[in-house]
Amino acid sequence: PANRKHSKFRPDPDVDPMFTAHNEDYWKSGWSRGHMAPAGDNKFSQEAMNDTFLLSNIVPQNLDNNAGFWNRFEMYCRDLASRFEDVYVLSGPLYLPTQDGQQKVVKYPVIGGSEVAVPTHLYKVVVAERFNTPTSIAAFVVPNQRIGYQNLTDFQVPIKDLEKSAGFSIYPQLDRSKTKNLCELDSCKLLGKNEFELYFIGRKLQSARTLERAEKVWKELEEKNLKPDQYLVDLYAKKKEELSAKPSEE
DNA sequence: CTGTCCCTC
DNA sequence: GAGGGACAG
Repeated sequence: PANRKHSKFRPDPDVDPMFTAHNEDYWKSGWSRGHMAPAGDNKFSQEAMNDTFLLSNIVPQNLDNNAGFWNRFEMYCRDLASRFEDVYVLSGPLYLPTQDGQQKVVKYPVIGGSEVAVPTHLYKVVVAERFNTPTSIAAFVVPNQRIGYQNLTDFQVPIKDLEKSAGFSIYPQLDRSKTKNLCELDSCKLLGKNEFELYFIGRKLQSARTLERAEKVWKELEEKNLKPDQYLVDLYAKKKEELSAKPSEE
């Protein structure tokens, strides 16, 4: 499977140099580089994953949002793909107006020499299809800031509202009168705090190269008062054996 | 999983 | 510069 450690963020060579973003724009900007098409959706091919790191697929995103709520949102979409025949996900940035005295204004920061626009919100439209059931669809608009463990449905909006905000039609060929609300069919429930933290502690354990690192990751459990499941207990035991057997592998 | 930062080559 | 590991949510 593809590994994101082999991918690098880089300007998209197909974008005119006059318009492309650069990595330097993000450095010390206070904003992280957030994928629209997720790297994790492209593990089937290193080349495909590398393409998701092109800066044309990236927007300045709040780091906590990126690693937290948005991350869990993307995990939910991947999980949908295992339970439905076909899943389509459309993601992108929004620059929404805010009230400023008597009038509304659109205001957003720009970062770096390229003046990369920082979106106020991000959207996702999720379409899920399964044989013998109506196509289900839902749209979400999420502020580009730390969200925490709120419900995904808190951010659901009518498709029409999103179309108006975004300025284009979404799946215009789809007869919307024949579709269902995805969140009524499938709950739209994201991973909870415990399951989520256990998940990425598992990922860190797997990537640990030294016994010290593995032990340190394991201590995160106690510090956060998390109870490991059997999978994690077994993984830690296996990792400890593996890493103590050969302390310095060349 | 999502990232940043820093070190070595 | 490129690649890799440590680190954090």
